[in-house]
Amino acid sequence: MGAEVATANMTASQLYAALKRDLIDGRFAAGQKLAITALRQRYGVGLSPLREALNRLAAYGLLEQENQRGFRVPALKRAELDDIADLRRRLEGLALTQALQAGGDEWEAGLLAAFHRLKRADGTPGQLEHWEQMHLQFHRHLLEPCGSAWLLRFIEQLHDQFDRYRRMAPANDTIRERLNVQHGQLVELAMARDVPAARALLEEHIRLSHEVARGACQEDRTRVEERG
Amino acid sequence: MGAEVATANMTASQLYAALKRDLIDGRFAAGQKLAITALRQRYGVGLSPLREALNRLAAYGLLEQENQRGFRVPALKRAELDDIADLRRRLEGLALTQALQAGGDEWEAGLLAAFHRLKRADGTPGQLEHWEQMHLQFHRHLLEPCGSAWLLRFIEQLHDQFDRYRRMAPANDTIRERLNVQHGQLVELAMARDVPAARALLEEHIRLSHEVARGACQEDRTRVEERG
DNA sequence: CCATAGTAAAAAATCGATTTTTCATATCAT
DNA sequence: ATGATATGAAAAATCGATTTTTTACTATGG
Repeated sequence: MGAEVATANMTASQLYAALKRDLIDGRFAAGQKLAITALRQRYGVGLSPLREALNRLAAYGLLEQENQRGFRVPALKRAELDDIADLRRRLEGLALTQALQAGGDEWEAGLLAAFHRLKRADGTPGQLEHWEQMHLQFHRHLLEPCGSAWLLRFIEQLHDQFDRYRRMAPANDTIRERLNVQHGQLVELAMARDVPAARALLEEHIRLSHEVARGACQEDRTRVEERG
Repeated sequence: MGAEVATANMTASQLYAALKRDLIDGRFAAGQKLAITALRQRYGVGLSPLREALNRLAAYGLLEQENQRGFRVPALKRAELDDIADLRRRLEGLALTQALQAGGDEWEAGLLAAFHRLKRADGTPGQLEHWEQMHLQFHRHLLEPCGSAWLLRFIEQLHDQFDRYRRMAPANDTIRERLNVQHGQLVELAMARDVPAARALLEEHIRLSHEVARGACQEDRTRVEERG
């Protein structure tokens, strides 16, 4: 497992953020049980703040809490990924429609800026984590003005779940290039306020990401290996 | 505040359930800061399990966690209720469509049973909490076979949020009677697999509940008092 | 008189130790 | 030999005490 033994003290929310990042990034094996004592050392924190962070993550859906048996990283299940991707498509479709109607000039400016940062971050090796950040921020900004805080909350939650699969999946440069192109097209259609086209493209974008993310599932990997 | 000082020990999940129930039931004033020491006594538990439950509830959205300033009951805001109700309508609409396509014989049987229990529970004074349970179970059962665990999860979360408003609102017997009638009509349309009609009715049902729940918001109450 | 810095009280967060529960291994009876 | 039960080790959950942070109050200077 990771070698990062943080000696410096962290605040509670920093601990939560670090754990969340490591979970989405797949730094703990799916299905694995978390050893609390080991985590305590890894993050250099006491028991109480650690357990509180784990409880929050369990409520968020990034951990499973078993009766008196500690915390477990959820398994990566093909059926659940399909559910997550399907719902993402529908919810982000809703949000985009509203965002295109509500977004103002300031939003357009921010969208261009976010897209620019995303493009710059792409293709730079060793900067993967930075690209992930820019990518998340781009998609977040796109839907931001939709007007529903709860819808955005659920979309974010699904996005985090989805990323757990996507980051685990083997890279696919062909699809990745297509996805990158779509980001630019999304910006154009958003600026043009072309609701049906933008929505169709966003749904296609998620479908394509879904295709990549499937590579993270046990079932699919086995199937691929059997073929090869 | 409540007089219930539980002497018997509770498990962690019982404590979570009790706190959640009390929050949805409005037993803590909206906007109020929770005094941890008082809660410790009220539920008869130690600090650690209590804080863990509060953290979970904050992640769920039934509490707000401020930096190093403890936990606060979220205020009841008109705009947020509108958001919650609007999203409920859309998400439950989606789920119902799928549920009507997927639900089998066993589901139909269960739906009739749930409706029967709901009817029996109605109008019995002093059994309000029991009616609330049956009501929740009825709506849950209606959407159950929709096939998306995440959609059901979000719907449940929104339902809990919505109920915090509805239970706080003054009773309205006229509307309540109409809502009760709609439950029966929903069962009929569901059994007939009439997707468009069932969906329209469910959305109307939520719209009507929304009207009731609005009575919980400060702004609306003031407006009513000014008129009277 | 108002603003600001200092101080004491209160509350929240964290820690280390203790208790309880689970898990794995070995023993015994059938 | 197999299955059930007991026992010890390990892990999780809980507790009480300590430390840190916030808040309310007071005094002091402008």
